[in-house]
Amino acid sequence: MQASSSRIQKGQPQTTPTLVKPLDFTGVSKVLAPAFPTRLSQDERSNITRTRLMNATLAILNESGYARANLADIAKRAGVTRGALHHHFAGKDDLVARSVVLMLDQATAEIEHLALDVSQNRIMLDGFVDRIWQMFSGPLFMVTLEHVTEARHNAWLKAQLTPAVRQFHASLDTIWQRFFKTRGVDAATATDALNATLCLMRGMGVQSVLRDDPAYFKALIKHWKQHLHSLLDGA
Amino acid sequence: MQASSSRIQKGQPQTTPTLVKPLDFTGVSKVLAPAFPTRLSQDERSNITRTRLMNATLAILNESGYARANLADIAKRAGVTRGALHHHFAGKDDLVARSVVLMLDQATAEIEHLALDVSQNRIMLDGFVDRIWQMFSGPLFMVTLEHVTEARHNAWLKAQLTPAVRQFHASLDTIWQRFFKTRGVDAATATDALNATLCLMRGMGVQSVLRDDPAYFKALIKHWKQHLHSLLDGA
DNA sequence: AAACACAAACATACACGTTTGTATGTTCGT
DNA sequence: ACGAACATACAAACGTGTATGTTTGTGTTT
Repeated sequence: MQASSSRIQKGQPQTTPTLVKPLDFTGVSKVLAPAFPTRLSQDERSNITRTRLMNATLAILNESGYARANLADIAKRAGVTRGALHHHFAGKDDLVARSVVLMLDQATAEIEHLALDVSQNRIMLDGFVDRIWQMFSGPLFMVTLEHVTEARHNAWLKAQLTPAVRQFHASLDTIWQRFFKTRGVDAATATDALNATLCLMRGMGVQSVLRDDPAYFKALIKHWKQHLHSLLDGA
Repeated sequence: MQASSSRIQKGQPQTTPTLVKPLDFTGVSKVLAPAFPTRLSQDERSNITRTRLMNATLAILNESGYARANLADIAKRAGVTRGALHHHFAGKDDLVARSVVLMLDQATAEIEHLALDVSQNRIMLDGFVDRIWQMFSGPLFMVTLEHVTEARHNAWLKAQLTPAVRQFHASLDTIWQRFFKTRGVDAATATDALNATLCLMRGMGVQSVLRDDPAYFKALIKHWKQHLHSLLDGA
């Protein structure tokens, strides 16, 4: 159940540790919490340390980007030493890959949780679009942006992340279909609409780096919603 | 007419040298051309060297990304030494900024050249969209992508590039309006459509890094054209 | 027009900071 | 007592900037 060897191999990713608490790398420094009074098992200690390191990695990835993110800062933010970091992760690539995969998996889980609200008509298409834009205008997107640009020149990282991204998209597609299927729109058209929506959001996310203008993006979203509704009605 | 001091200051960008030939950083190595038999003036030598360096910078920026692009490789690709590089450019940031600005300015010039074809009805909206996607799926976009991610953490670079990007967009907007104005669509709606188009293309460009699927993107473009035409007709 | 001085253009060499990986030592759970 | 978890220390590589040296064009003087 636990890694048998202490020597971490880059090519053989460890099993993802069970999460202690949901990711929140947007918050402030989050330095080392006071030592637990209770005794912790080795597995517990490992999981906590790994989670801390990955959260710190995501936070610094968001703040400083891939190139500027160095192991010393990550370890300090996580409240551990570089020795501990290197004990759990083979190196920078391994750490980043596992962290981003974790983030994407959590996002996928959140999307799938949203499916409940959709099936109970607690959230409509507009609200869903808003939620997607919320994701694509926040840290999650910025981290993936950092990763994508790095992946252009890092085949290993690219290979590690591709499945997680695909799964995230698949999860979105599943929910998306519900909005259109009930209106009699065929699945292919719905998928096209989703893909266009995601590309639009991505593009807006990229532009938001250079153009800090929430009203501008709000207007774009509004127009896009109209287009989506025309698709729903005109079919 | 020429920089008076040999000491290059980062904050005081030099005057852009007159171009010797249009940029083409997509080609192969392009190592040093044989020495000219004729004697060259100092200005000519400077302009040639600067252009070579900037082309090499763009090529390597595209191939290796900002972080991996080092001055040694750039100088080697340009066929000069790091000493020459540092004589003309203050440092990496200065070199990158001037190179990308040059690229964007050239793209702007090309767009404005397209305006002629538009005014003579030699190119229609569909063709224009194709041309934009061509730009956003090629090296030009990848270089800007590298720059944008870097700009998130590099205020100076961000400040240097913003005007050029704005000018590029303004140039696109000018042409774009012609397609819609003649159909009686108001300028605001047309601009919104352009912005959405550009965001979509940007998002597709980003996705193309992880998903190599030309047919997929072709289909997206096709659907988008339909939407644009519905805007033209339904107004 | 030839000789000169001067500055720009270009090349070479060094020195510094940064970051990563490894190797070794210590604590803690089992 | 044994190994995992964690900490400390070291070494090597890499890239940038700077300092210094050499060549080449240019404007000036005679």
